[in-house]
Amino acid sequence: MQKQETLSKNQKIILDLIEKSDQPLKAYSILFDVKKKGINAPLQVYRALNKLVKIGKIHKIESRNAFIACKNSKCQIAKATVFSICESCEDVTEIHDHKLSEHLRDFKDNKGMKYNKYNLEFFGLCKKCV
Amino acid sequence: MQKQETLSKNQKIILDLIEKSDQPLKAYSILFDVKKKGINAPLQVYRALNKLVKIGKIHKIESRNAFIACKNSKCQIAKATVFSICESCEDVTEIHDHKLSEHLRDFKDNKGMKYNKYNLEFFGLCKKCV
DNA sequence: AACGCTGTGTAATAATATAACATATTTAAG
DNA sequence: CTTAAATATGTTATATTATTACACAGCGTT
Repeated sequence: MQKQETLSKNQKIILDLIEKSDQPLKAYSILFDVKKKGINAPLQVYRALNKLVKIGKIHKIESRNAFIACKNSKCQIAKATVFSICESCEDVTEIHDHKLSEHLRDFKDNKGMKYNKYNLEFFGLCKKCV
Repeated sequence: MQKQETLSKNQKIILDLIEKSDQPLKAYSILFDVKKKGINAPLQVYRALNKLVKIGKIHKIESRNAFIACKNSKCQIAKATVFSICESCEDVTEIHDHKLSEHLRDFKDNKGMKYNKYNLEFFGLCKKCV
């Protein structure tokens, strides 16, 4: 509840837009939409996106190169994300499953790696598309 | 042990290259390397990559836009992949963890989605980079 | 006032990926 | 054994995604 206030102008504009969409937005579609607000160049969009990802306000759907707002207030830092993706309609939903999170958080491999982050994407068909 | 034989010329060339590398390769670096073998255009590379992904011979590391050979002979279809990625040296390792796989395979969300595929990427620092 | 940090604006360009078209090769069916 | 369907090839052009490089502005600290 403190970082929210310190967002810059461009960051606010872009976060607003993403939060209004319940589906992931692509960087250049964001750029198109915010041109009327005076944001003219890809880099302005990417800079804001990178910051918003870093502070956990949005997540990147890696397999789709798209960005979605984080609805979970606890999710201050983008370190543990799980999504379901419908391969037909491309609907994306963020998943918060306690048991699954526990398992992923506690996962240890045999390489001695220290994990600070993970991203999991499930693919399939949603109810409408089955 | 049957699909191996039916790979086309370009597919074989590109699979060979990827299998010789223990780390993920990017499409345009592959293109550069196979130019001496008569593959001249990005599309020729992407077509082969897509096919190899589809039959499970290679996997795409989504967060890196790179492709790595699948070392697991059982992994005939690219439907369940787990990787660890070092954020410092970019070393990537495919993980096969029975308990984890079980959990992911059995995961059910409350949206009634039918999953046929997932991709999980863990990020952190490998032993060398800690 | 000088510094470090974060952000802005702009132009250029790099890196990743696909569309569209013409043709060839392989496979399976009649 | 030939026709049709499916898969693969080669090429050109272009779309999409993302970063480099440079100049400067605002703000809080020391």
